[in-house]
Amino acid sequence: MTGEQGVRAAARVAQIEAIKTTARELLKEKGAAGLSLREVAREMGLVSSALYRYFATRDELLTALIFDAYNDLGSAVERVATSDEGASTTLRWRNSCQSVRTWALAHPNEFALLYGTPIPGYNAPTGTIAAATRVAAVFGSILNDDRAQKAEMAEGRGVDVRPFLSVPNLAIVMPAVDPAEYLRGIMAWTHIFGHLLFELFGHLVGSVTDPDLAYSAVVDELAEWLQLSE
Amino acid sequence: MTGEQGVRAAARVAQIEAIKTTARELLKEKGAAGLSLREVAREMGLVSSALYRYFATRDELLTALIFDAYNDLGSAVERVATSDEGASTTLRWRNSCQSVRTWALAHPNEFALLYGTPIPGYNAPTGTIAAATRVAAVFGSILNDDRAQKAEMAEGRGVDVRPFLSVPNLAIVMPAVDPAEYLRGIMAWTHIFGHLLFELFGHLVGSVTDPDLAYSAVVDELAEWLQLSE
DNA sequence: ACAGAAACGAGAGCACTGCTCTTGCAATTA
DNA sequence: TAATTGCAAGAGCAGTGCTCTCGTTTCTGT
Repeated sequence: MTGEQGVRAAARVAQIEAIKTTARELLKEKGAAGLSLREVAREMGLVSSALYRYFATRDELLTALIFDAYNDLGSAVERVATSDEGASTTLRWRNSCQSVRTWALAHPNEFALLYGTPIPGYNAPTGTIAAATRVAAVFGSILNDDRAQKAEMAEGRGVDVRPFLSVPNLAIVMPAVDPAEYLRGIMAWTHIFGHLLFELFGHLVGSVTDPDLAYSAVVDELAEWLQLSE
Repeated sequence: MTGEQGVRAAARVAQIEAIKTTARELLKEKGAAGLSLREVAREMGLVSSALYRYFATRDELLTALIFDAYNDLGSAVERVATSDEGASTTLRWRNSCQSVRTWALAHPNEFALLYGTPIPGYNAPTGTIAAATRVAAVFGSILNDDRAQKAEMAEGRGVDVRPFLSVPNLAIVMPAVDPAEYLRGIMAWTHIFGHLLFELFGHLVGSVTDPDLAYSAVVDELAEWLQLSE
């Protein structure tokens, strides 16, 4: 039987990990477009065909990197969001937003891989979808905690979002939030990522002189707009 | 001398236009990553090396497409923004935002080329920068017109943006706007594009059921947030 | 313990890519 | 008319993703 799962099985997962690691290095240097299977193999002292024992195609390797990146970013944000569990929701919002940007600046090519132009003909496998949700869930839970702490529901300005938002899905993450506020929650989320995409892709160059301060100001503005508790 | 600029010169610009046109078709089908010089040549009944008489490199062809796309989008938005010159700023905002989305949905791959992951090692030539500014200028001018119509300046909530925004640049587009409001202007702009990127790249799938209605709701919410005149 | 099966890496090869260089022909210029 | 320039074709180079075959090593069932 397979008590230790065999030498070979262990070597296999190690090899997969090694491939992903060197692929990540190449990705960090040259971006997703410049990532070449042959170069990964060369870097590892292997011949290119050997990699196909572990990843059936280049896209499959990229998918694995996407999956890991989503989880890496997700756990980073979850960590800061839960570390100051007792703090005000404004502070938790600020810290979470900063951690997303910190990660994005530290891994720009991976961030672009996650949120930039999708590779053509790529369909996210279901596992990836779950991983991708983690960050959004953190943002949702912050808003949820804020509203849960408040006696009366903050009455979301009367927008009926049922015609265009997936209320059941959103209710799972934000049960204490008035559905009328779901729109603002989504907007805050898309704003953060849109801003980071614009910053990383160079579209803010002409108008923003200090990206750090600008981002903090944006985050604060959004916190106020969401009426989070100080 | 060159009264008609010669038959050859005319043929040259026609050929350049033909190359860009067939490249745009390929781009529409396969995206920027899948655009191949050889396929463009094949499609035109040419041999690949012939294209290098007109574009020194693949990136140069892509740059030309980027330039044209910026101008195409820019003039589309300018058209609707100036067509209802007398209307309320809220209406002009709505129409302008809708025209951006309409263009993006009609040219998703070109939109991704403009605002998605940049091609690695790509540096926008100065001509492109000017073209890229056109859309942002429209948004700025709407906010500017709104504030210009109002007697008292709307007093931008006291945020000093001078440490992180390029006030001189922004003052050119929005001379009637209190600098303290520049931040909100930029945020509205990044929000629109961030939302469209998320929509096009599939990140809204789980939470948005009707993208058209959702976008309209977002646009309305932003108009209210900007306190545009009805 | 041993035979059969499965996994592995190497190597050759295919079709494709961007790009370069040379060669003959056509259009332009002096 | 003679020389120059612009053009398309073709061959070729280095690189890519991917497939297939072939010995070798490891695992598996009996």
